[in-house]
Parts: sequence; structure tokens; C-alpha cells
Amino acid sequence: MLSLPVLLTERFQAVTGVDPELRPATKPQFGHFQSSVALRLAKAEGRPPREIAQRIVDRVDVADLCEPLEIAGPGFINIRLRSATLAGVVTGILQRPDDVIGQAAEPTRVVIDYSAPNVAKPMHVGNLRSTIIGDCFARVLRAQGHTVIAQNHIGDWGTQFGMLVEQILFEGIDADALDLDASVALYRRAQEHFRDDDDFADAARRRVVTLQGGDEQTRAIWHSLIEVSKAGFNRAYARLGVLLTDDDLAGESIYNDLLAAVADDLQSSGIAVVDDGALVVFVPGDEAPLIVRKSDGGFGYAATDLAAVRYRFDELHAQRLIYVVGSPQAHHFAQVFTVARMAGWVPDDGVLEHVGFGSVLGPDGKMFKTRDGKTVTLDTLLDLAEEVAAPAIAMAAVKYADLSTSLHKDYVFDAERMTATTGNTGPYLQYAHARVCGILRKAEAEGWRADAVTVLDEPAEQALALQLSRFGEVVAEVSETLQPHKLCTYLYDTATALSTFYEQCPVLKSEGEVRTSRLALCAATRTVLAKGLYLLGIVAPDRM
RNA sequence: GCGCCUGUAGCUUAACGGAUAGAGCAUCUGACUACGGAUCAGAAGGUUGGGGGUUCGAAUCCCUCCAGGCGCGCCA
Repeated sequence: MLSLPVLLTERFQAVTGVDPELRPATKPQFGHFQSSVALRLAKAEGRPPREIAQRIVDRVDVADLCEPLEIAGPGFINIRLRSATLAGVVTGILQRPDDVIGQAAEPTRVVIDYSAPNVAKPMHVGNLRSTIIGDCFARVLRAQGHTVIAQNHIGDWGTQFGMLVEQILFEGIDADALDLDASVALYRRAQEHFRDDDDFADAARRRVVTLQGGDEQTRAIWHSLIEVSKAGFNRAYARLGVLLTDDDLAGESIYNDLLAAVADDLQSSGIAVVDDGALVVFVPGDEAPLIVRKSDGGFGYAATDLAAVRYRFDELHAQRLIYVVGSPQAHHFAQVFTVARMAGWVPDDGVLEHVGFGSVLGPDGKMFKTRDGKTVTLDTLLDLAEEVAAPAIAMAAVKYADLSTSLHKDYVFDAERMTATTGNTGPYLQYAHARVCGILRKAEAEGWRADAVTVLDEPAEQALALQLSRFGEVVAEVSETLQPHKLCTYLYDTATALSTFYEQCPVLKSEGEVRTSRLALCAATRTVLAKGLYLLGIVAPDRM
């Protein structure tokens, strides 16, 4: 069955000729949906809005779905669904839970680039948001039937590895025996050594060339460093409950062999030019050029990212690329995307999106700094949350806090506030789910089986049913706009509607058809909450 | 200097150009020996940073100023 808004929109459009722009009613007394289409049409037709509204109301055919339409205020059309319509939709959720999330009309292959921690560095706050947000996108898009190719663009290449390998050789360490902490400490020593000793610095730079040239011993040490870090990444992913695995690893190093061709092709096509010894692209309307190849002949991350764009369209056959990387990189990706298009590496219908996000700030409201002194690691942050709540709840709290506000805003990491069990928090949603599970558990113990929603007389029942009916639209909206907070808001509203219903409408204590109908409504709510929380990457416990 | 982002109640925040700017926390008042009180109902709290403009209608679009953050050729 088509979603209610789609169905209603079609009926209205047949009369109005334009999108009626149905919106959820802003207040209960305005019904379930509202349209301001008459106000807009009035302008063009030079007639009073209420007259236009009346004409629409007279002609639109929705009597099978809705109560009589009402005209209100300056010319709004208010739409109230019939109870039977809502009951039918909720029963549908119950009987076909797998169809609750509508499938995309045209499934696409989507590459999502997220997480991207650095080898030989602990995961830190900067990796937190990318990992959580990217994981949510992967879940939502997969649920809609898209093919998602996760690409964990780990920092496993570049100048720092010359430094690291050289330091290992200098100290005579067995690279295979390193653990994550030891490799992090090694990184610090290597940095200091690099800074203080010019000879060492030169050796480190030469070592980069050796590494990129494929020297066996150097590659072996490099490989050991990566293995150590991978284990650390996987521990973090397990702790966070994200879906990333080793299969999703696609670090910077895999593009190494493609970089020269990227530079050559850009140069031969005249897109890139040599300036101050470096190969750069001057992007129209942009003062700073994109540096494809440094004056010393080395490649920076612009070349890697260009190669990755090319690879993802050509080899992975992606139709849409989503980069979940912090907002400070916005300019960089804008340049990379522009150059990739100039070079013809993006199909005409190819979509490139950088989903930037704000920073996680310390208690002082300033950036957590990773250099100069102690690094604030991801584990440190999660430990803070687990000091005030059990692990499953703490993770829900952290993730929900991260996903529930607009992505572009910074936020202060405040474990106390995030783990609150009241209000708009992850634990509150988990509680709502556990609570409804409790009722259903009792009913099921006495032999009840979910059937259908047949009675929706109480306002609280209707409000909850209406809320449930919107789930599919919200998921679709998130997959299009890539704004997880819309789903958070929806689930919070659903949990609130459940609590109100729960308070005003006895379930187990009611009788007959009302009882079975309310139980069915509870079961549908459980389905929506469980699926919704899953899409956010938050576990939905049966008991708390 | 140029560019991007942000500014909404004491705090955290929502609002796809639409009706009286919607929530949560904190504060105050109620409900109920509870189908799970990790709850619900209610009150109070707003010149949406300031000022102009467009529009029937602006937190939202345009201009300008203020405050803060982040970027701006060889780190990634």
C-alpha cells in the first residue's frame, strides 16, 4: 500500500494540478495533515484563498480515507483521517513488518566513506562522529534496498610511515611484537625524533620513498603496524556496535598505484598545470589551487581522494558517493569533486556528497586537541559515559546525543547530560521499548497473539497510530537528506505518544476487542521502535 | 583580507516560506500504593544576535552590521 501522504497527495493533485504540500498538522485541532495550497493558488488566480480552498474541498475525492475536510484560518485545508484508515495502516505494520520501510523505487549502489581512523594513532573524538553517522547511513540506505559499499579510508599511507618505520629500525624493535599502545608511544617518539634530528628527518623522508618503492623489509614493518592498528579499530567498532569489518577497509595505500595516472591524466588534459614546481588545478572561482603533486614529486591527500573518486565510480560502479568527514574538510571536498567532474571521472548522473559535521568539544567548549599534550581518545570518552551508565545504555546515550541534533553543529561531550534517562535521550527511547515489551510479554504468556488494530476511539490511540503510520516516510526522508536527527525526533515523538497512550489507555486491564486492539497497537509500536533504533545503531533491550 | 558554518527560553535544542516558534533539562504545581514512577498532566519561561528589505505570510529568502568557530599551495 502506498503511504498515506503519497496517496492523499495524488488525490489532491488531481484537483489542484500542483503539489498540495501536505504537512503533518501543527496542532491536534487541525486534524492529521494540513495543506496551504489554497493560499498559494489564490495569489495566481486573484481569488480569495478561502474560496479556492472551498473549491478544492468540494472536488477532491478522499471520502474513503478521511473525515470531511475542513477549511480554517486564512485558507488552510485540514485533513483528518478516519479511524479505520489509521487502523488499517497500523495493522499493516503488524502483519507485514518487513514492508514497513518502503523500498527505494530505484535501488542504487552507494559508497559511504566513513570512520577513517589513522594507523598507529588511537581512535579519537574526531573519528567518533564519522563512525556513528556513517554507520547510521549504511543501515538506513540498506534498509531501503540500496547496495551500500562501506569504505573505511584509513590513514595507512603517507609521510608518517617513513618516520615510523625509520624509528623502528633505529630502535631495533620487533614490529610484530608491538601492541596498539606501544605503537602509539612509538609514534610520539618518532615525531620528537623527526623534529629534533635533521639527519633522522632526512632518513625518514627517504624511507617513504623506499616504502612506496615496495622494499620488502620496509613493507613488512609497515604491514605489522597496520595489523596492530586494525585490531584496535575492531575493538572500538565492537564497543560502539557499528557494522564495519575488515572487508570494508580501503585505506589510502590501495590508491598508491593510481596516483601517477591521476596526475598524468590531469596534466595531459590541461586541467592541471605546474606552478611553483607543484602540479596544481586552479578551480574556477577559487583562489587556492588543489595540489595534486607536490614540488618534491610526492602525492598528497588530494591525489589520493581524486584516485578514490575515480576508483569508486569505475571499479566499484558506484552511483552515489557519500563522504562522512568533518566540516573543516568542506572546502577540500568541494575542490576534489569539482576537479573529478572536470576530468570526466564522474558519470553524468553520479552524485557526490560531502556530509560535514561539527566537532565534539571538550567541557570548556573548545576543540579537543590531539597535539601538544594528551590526546583525548575515543576510549576515554566512552569510559566517561560508562562511569554513569551501564555499557548498553551508555552507548545508546552517546550515539543518540550525537545523532539527535543537526550534523553541522558542534556539541560539547557531556556524559551526564547524554546518559540522562528522562527527556529526549537514547535511554528514554530504550525504556519505552522495554516497557512495551513488558506488556506484550505478559499478554503473550497468557496466549495472546497479535492480530489487528480495530478500535481507535481515544485521542491517545489515534495519536500513536498516526505517529506509527509516518515511520516509512521518515526513513525515506533520512535516506534522501542524510539527516539522522529527523529519525531521532520521530522516534522520540513515538516514544512520547506511547507513554501518553500508556497512561491514558489501560491495555491489559481492558477487555474484549479494545484489549486485543490495544495490544496490537503496542506490538506495532514495538516493531517501529525496534526498527528505528536499529537504524540509529542503538540496541533495543527487552528489559532494562 | 577572502570563504564556509553557527547564533532560537537560564541550559541543551526542533521547526521541508505557513496558523499562537515546538520539545527536553532545570524551576513550580498536580496525578497515582502504579498494565514498569526510568511515568504522565499542567504552569511559568522567547523582540528567533541587531537593523533593513522581499512576501498575503519570514527563525527560514536577500542585504548589512555584531559575536563565535573553522578553512584558505606543497600535513592528512
